[in-house]
Amino acid sequence: MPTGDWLRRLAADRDRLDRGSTAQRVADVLRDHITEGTFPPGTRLNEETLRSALGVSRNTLREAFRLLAHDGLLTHELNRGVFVRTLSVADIRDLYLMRRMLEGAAIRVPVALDQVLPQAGSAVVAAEEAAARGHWSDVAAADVAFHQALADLAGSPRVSEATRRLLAESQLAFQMVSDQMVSDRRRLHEPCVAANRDLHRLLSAGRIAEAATVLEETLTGAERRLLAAYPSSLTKSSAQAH
Amino acid sequence: MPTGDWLRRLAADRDRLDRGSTAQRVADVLRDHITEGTFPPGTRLNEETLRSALGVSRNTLREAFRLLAHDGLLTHELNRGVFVRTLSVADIRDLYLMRRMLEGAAIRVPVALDQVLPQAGSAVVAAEEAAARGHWSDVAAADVAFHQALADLAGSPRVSEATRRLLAESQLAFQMVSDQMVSDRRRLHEPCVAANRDLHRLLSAGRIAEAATVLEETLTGAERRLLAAYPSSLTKSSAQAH
DNA sequence: GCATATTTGTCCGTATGTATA
DNA sequence: CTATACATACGGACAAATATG
Repeated sequence: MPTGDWLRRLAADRDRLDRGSTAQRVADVLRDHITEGTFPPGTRLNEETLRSALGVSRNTLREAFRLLAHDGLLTHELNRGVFVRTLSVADIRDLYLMRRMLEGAAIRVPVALDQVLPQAGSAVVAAEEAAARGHWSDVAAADVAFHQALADLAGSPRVSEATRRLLAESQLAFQMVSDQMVSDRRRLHEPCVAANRDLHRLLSAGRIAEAATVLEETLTGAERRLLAAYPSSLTKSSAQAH
Repeated sequence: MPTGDWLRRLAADRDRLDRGSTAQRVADVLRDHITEGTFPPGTRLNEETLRSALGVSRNTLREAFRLLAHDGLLTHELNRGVFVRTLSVADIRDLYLMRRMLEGAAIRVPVALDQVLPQAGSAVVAAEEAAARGHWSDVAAADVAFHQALADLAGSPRVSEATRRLLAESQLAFQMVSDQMVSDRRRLHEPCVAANRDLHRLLSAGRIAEAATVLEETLTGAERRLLAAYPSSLTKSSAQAH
C-alpha cells in the first residue's frame, strides 16, 4: 500500500472514532474512502499500516474488515490479506440481475408506500439539483438513495438490507470504470435522473405495472452503460501496493 | 450453559477441525448443532465452555461466532455474549416474503435449468423416501436442498448465497415451533413433499407460469403452518442456561 | 442497595505456516 | 532455494460490564 495523501486523511478521521462501536466506526471511515475512490478496486489493505494510521488494535481493524467483507466491498484471501473488491463482468451482470429481482418485486408489493415515497421524491429532487451543478458523484449518491427507497417499499428489513449491500457493490462497479473522470461519470449517471423522475411520478399515480417496466429498463440501461465502459478499464490494471 | 449430552458430541467433532480454515470449520460444526436443535433458539453460548470443548482459542471461536452472526443464526448482545437467534412473527413473515421474491424470480429466469433440475429431482426423491420412513428431519433437509436448487436456477451466485442464508433462518423457524416432537414435525413438513414433486414436474415440462403459482402457494402454506404453530411455543419460553 | 464473582471486550506478544521477492 | 514479509492462531493480560449473593 502506498503511503500517499490518504494517510493524512485517515489520521484526520481519527476523531470520528470517538463515538459508537469502534469497529463499526472504522468500517464507516474505510467505506467512505472506498466508495469515493481513495482505495481503488484491487488495492490491498495492509493491516499494520491502517492499524497505526487509525490508532486501533489489530482485532478491531480485522472486525472492521469483516464488516466490509460482509458488504462485499472487501475480499478476504486466505493467508494473503484483504483487498478492495474487484468486480468482473459476470459480477456486474449478477448484481443488476438481483437488483431487478428485489427492486422489481418491492414496487409490486408497495406495503410502505405512504411512508417511503416522500423519501424517493427527495432523492429525485437532490439528483436533479446536483445534475444541474455538474456534481456527478452527488447524483450517484442521490440515485443510490432513490433505489434504496424503492426497495424499502416492500417494508421488509431483509430486502432493504440486501439492497443496501447490492447498492454498495454497484458503487464499486462505478469506481471500476469511471476513474473519477467527469465525462465518464456524467455519461454514466445523467440518464438516471430523468428516469427516476418518471418512476416516482408513475408510483405516485399508482401506475405500478408501468413503473415496473420503467424500472426494468432503467436498471438494464445502467448495466449496459457499465459493461460498455468496462473493457477499456481492464488495460490499466488497478494500483497495487508495497 | 448446561453441560449435557452435546458436550460429548462436540468433543467428537474435534477431528472435523483438521481441514480448512479453523474458524470456518468451527462455524460449520456449530451451525449443524444449531439447525439440528442441539442449541435451541434463545440459548446463550458460553465462550469458555465451547472453547475448551472444541479445543480452539478464544479469538478463533469469536471469529466463528461472527461468521454465524453473519448468517443470522446468532445474535451478538454487547457485554452479554452470543445467543442462538430467536425469530419473531414479523421475522417469519419477512423471511418468507423474501423467499417468494427470490425463488419466484429464479424459476422465471431458469438460466441454469439443465444443470440444476436434476439436483432438484434428487431432493424430491430423498424427501419422499425420508417421509415414507418417518424421518422428518431428513425431509426438512431435503426440502432445504430442493428450494436451494430452485434458487440456483437463476444461475446467480448472489441469489444462491442470499437464499442459503434465508433457508438457514427458515430452519431456525422450524426449531422454534417444533420442539422436536414427531407429530409437530410431520404436520409441518409432510405437505411439502407432494408439492415439491408437483413443482419439479411442472418445471421439467417447462410450464413455468404454473410452477410459479404452485411455488407461491407452497411457500405461503409453509409460512401459514409455522405461524399457526408459533403462539403455542411462546408460553414455554426457550430454555436458557446457567 | 452493595459487594463479589463471572463473563465479555479489547489488546498485546509470540509461534507457525504461507506466499512473495 | 533462501530470505523476507505477512496472516493465522494461540495464550495471556487487564478493564468494563453483567450476573449473583
